[in-house]
Amino acid sequence: MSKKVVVGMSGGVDSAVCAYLLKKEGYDVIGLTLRNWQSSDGEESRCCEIDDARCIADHIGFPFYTFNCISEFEQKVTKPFICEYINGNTPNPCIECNRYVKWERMLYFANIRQADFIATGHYASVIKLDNGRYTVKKALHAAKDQTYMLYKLSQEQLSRTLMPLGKYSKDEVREIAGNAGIIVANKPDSQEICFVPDGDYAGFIERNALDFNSVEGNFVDEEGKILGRHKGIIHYTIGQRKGLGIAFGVPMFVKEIKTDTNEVVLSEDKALYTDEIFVNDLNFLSIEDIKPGEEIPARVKIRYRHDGENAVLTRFNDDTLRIVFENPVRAATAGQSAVFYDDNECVIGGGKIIRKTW
RNA sequence: UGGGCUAUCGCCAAGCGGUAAGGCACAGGACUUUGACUCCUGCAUUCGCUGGUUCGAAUCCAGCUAGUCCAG
Repeated sequence: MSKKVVVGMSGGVDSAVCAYLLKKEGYDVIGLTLRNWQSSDGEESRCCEIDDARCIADHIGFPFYTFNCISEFEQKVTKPFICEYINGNTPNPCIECNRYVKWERMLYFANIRQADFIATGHYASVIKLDNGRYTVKKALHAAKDQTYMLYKLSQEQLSRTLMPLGKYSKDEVREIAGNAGIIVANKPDSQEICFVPDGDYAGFIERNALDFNSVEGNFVDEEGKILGRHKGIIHYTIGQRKGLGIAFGVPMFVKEIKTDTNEVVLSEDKALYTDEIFVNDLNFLSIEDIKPGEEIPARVKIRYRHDGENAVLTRFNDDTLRIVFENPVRAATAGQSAVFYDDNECVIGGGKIIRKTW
């Protein structure tokens, strides 16, 4: 009897081809779209375009279901997202969503349907290592690699996950979709935060955060001299240049966000570099842990779009790692994740950046 | 109130008689399953105002206005 797999369908081309490939391989495919978010005016998240997903399922020929996760999404993604910004940090909502909503709910559904696996259209590969652990390996075509967003997944989750697209390029995926007559073959890639379709995340926070009002404050330089007024801390992130509205003759960037004084520190680009960061909220994939005294070499990405920088990881305390980079990295940002890779481009683990110095 | 200096895009700033550089800011686009960064494009028919000289002025002259410094 063929293996049963629940495929997460976003309505986009990637998950459609994922389902198509698995079906062709002989899997017993069930399509599932999670309904994650709905605004007050009824608009839904672009992570869950149900009509497109259903059409694809009909076209390829497998049963299709939807699952309401609006409450989970709000608890695990939207609310923390808002809190992080209010605290002066810059979150990665997709990472939280993957572990606590997508994988959590898809496996829940898979168990109900007695499916063996779940599958997604991420550009990455799930690998089982000789040490018995599961990890994700960078996609063959690095340009689309999505392992950064997947480091938080648990061993249990990964052990039951299929990602057939790790070996394909985006062009190949579109070609497969086109040849298979899938209607969304030429649909644009998704982008920006799925629950903020207009890209105005600050506006989203102001509309959705209860008892919160943006408080204006001062832009200051590194010595504390007042340079101008800012619109409220949530509008800024480390390394940001645009939207400051102040002209100095040279480009200025956000260097630091001070929640205690409600100040935003501005500096020139060269002041943005650091060769040391600390991370917590850790999750390990290819290894079980980093013990005190151990020094783990790794390539570390400090944001989704980052080539990565060579570094050494050491245990700093019970829940914190210290990362020292070979070359300084630009604009390490609290709230963003640092993801560690080994020489085989497999994810060692990752954590959230909390600060640059101790 | 005398004397000097300065007035060019939102900010800074080239220009010195030949038909308005550049930087910053801003806007739009590209890139992007996070926020950023980056890249591309756009951005003064006009040079405080009014006259004058000249084939031709932001550039020279006069007056006015505003700011600024020194003297009181």
